[in-house]
Amino acid sequence: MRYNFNEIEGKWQKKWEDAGIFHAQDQSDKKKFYGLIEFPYPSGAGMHVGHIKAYSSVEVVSRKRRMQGYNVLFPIGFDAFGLPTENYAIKTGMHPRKITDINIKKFTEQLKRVGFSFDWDRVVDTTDHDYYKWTQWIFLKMYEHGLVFRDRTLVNYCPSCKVVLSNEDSQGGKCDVCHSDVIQKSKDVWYLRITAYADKLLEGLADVDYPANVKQQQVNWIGKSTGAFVDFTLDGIDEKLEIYTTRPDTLFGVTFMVMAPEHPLIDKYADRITNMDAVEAYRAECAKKTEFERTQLIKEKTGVKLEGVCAVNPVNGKKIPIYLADYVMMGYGTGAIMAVPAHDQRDYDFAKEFGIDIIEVIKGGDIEKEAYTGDGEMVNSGFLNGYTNKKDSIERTIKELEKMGIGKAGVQYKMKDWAFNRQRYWGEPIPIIHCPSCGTVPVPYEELPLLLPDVDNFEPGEDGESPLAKIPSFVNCTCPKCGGAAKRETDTMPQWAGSSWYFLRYVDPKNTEAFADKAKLDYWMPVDWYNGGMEHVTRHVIYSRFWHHFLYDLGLVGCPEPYKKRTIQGLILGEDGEKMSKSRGNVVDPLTIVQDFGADTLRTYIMFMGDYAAACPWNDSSVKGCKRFLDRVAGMTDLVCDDPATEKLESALHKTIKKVSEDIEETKFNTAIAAMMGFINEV
RNA sequence: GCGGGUAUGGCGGAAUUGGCAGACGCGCCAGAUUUAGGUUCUGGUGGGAGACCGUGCAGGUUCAAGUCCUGUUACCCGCACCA
Repeated sequence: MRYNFNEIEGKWQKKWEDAGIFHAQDQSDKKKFYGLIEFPYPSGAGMHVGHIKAYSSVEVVSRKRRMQGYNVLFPIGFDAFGLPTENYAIKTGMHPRKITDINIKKFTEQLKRVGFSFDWDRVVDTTDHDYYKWTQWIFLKMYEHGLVFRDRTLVNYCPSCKVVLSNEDSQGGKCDVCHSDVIQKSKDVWYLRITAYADKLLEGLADVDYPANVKQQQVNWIGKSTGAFVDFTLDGIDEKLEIYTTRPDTLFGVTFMVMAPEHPLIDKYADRITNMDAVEAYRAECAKKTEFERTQLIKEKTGVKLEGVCAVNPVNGKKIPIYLADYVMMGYGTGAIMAVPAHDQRDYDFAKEFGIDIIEVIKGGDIEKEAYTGDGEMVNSGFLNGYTNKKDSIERTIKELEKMGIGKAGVQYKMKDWAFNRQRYWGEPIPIIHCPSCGTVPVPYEELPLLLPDVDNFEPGEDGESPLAKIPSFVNCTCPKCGGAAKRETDTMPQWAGSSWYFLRYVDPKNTEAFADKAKLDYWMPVDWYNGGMEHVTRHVIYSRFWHHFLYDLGLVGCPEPYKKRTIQGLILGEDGEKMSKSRGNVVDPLTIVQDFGADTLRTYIMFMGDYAAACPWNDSSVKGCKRFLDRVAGMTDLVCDDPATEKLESALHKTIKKVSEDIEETKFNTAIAAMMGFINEV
């Protein structure tokens, strides 16, 4: 029997809405369940089949929990600030506010048509000033606690989007938004000190249920290493050259030093360096390279020797040359290294290229051929001679360095502080005032929200200034501290700001006194189940964990980790097995499937197509199989209701219930559906 | 280079702790219904005429291996001159 899905789905969706059965109760004796999906960016293109897959897992679990008697919070909202809307505004002249409203309306209709059981009373919109008031408020709290700072450094910059990017936004040397090559540019940047939370972010992973590869990827991204800082001296000058190393035990094998081309000590001693022309030429050459080009030249070592200055190895007094080379980065460690060619392959390659001595200090390899990084007996190493255990020799070295007052144990992270300002219009204004006499002054809390002003032209300035800089009424203000004339910060926050705490606002979305009521937070948090994409593991998930840990330290939330369990959905590929994209023409529109087969068929098929976490190609003709299954179920309602079940059937039924119940908890939706199909076949 | 993962019919994919490989679905074949096509229903469907052979490849452990061990190849994802 074919059922009229339009009629049935429409009827029940209306009943659900009228009865408000998906509204979470803030006061309840029931056990709570907080299910969360990554709220969508409301793009003009509308929903993608990927959205359906991403939401369906927690949708299924939420419906199961409701049937199990839980008080369920399964909210939805819109992460609506960001570049695509702004670029569309530039192209069309339409205001981003208007575009956003239209797109949110479209998404809302589509989400409802697919039948998700969201609590539509708690919708948040990150671009709503009642919402971003609290984004700004948390930012100011971070400022108050020393987690916001301004620095002029080399940063990732997208020449096409004309914005500064964070490290997370420029993975692989490509802009996250437009995929252009990222360049390095010296700019004044507001940073969030996320590295101050690196250890907490690492330790917190022990207490959460994330897939192993997700945890591993975060561990790698944070990239903690332990080692030592050591002061070398410049020969004949009262100046220290500090380095970071993970192998202080190889100190006696140091035969040269390398500084990053941007190292500040070079300018400081420019008058002593006799080949400054060559040095400047090399620095100019490096500055031209993009991140991409630098990684392509991975094997070729280039550099220039500093003439006129040299360093002294503090443990044996030997004079050693200093080189400038771009294989050392200013952004990691101290921007300078001690080079041990015998036991580090990069230093080895450089030494071979430049004809520098190679001194073996650990036996066991063949340094004629390559660097030896394994363990072995220490030789040529003064107080370390005879040591055979790496850990012991490192400990001993650090002890000696401390005794001499020239070094100490230290840690480093690959993760960098979060470059937080964007030279764009459609974002949260950064609530900071620049006062000529007081310096940077935070906007007082009571003046929040600092509203985003209207402008006519959303185009960023050629000089890399935000469109807000063109509005005198916004820029010019008085300093809250001294009352003198001052200027507002005109940059806005990055896309990731609003999404770093949205799950807290769902708990209490209309609160005007706080971002959320503490008692409600204590009831609902942490999120019990958060599903999303792999692409957010080293972006949104890291960022939001950081914000949440910070709020926990302030006593504003009751648990350090926001997400108890995280699951990942795999990509839905096009029918050709390639990633869906407009240019390939292999995109499937979910609303077309809803129209032709019904929302239930769409949802069933997406959950049935394969391993939930794996990438899987779409197949149009397979959709029919799920439609047949639902038709058959619809056709047998009389049978199931009226006939007394045989013993055999009853047994099959209970096996199916057990299988489905268990599979849902393990995101094995495909086998859960297969079990139900099998059961129907037996009836 | 580092880290993570994958490899099973024509296709998507199933197979707790090792225990009848290929559940379920698509596709395909045959039949029924239909004026016909489509829909729907029923049966069949890894390969081979067969004994048998079959989970990327080569070994190994075991009464028993898709599953465990050693080696190897291909592909995918993430990071990457991180000191």
